[in-house]
Amino acid sequence: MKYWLMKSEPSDVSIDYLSQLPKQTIEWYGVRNYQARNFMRDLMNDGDLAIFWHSSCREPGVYGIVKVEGAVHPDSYQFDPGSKYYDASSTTTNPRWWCVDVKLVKKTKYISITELRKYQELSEMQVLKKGNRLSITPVTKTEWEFISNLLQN
DNA sequence: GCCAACGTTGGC
DNA sequence: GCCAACGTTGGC
Repeated sequence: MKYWLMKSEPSDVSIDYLSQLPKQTIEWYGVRNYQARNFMRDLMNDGDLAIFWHSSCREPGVYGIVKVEGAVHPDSYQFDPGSKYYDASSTTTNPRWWCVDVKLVKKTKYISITELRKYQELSEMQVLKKGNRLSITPVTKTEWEFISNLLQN
């Protein structure tokens, strides 16, 4: 099993929105970056765990834990001409954008990006690095366990 | 709202 | 295949 961090803009999909969905499960639509797509398409597996992160907001940071549910599939929004994620050059026979579904495992206490930056143990964490823009990044087992401990305190 | 960082586009 | 221009991301 692998560990990930997945960013979401709370004005789009927030942790509270996710927790109010009937199955607390959502398609991780809208990723239009090849590296992030490849993580989902090629490396994610059913049962992988991810940190749910709010970005582009007043209080960026950790808000919960989610789990990958089922298999990777084409992002449905790429075929919807009314969506801002529509991609006219993608076809159903050869889709360009892929994604997974994630299910909420639990809402956690909030840990701010400012706090996370204080820990030497997390100094190599992708999301904390200068210039980081990737919306999906791998998290090491060590980082995962360190953050799990923070969440228990 | 600023702006550094970085990905993508497209002319050559 | 280089690289300048452009667009987007996202913390602050």
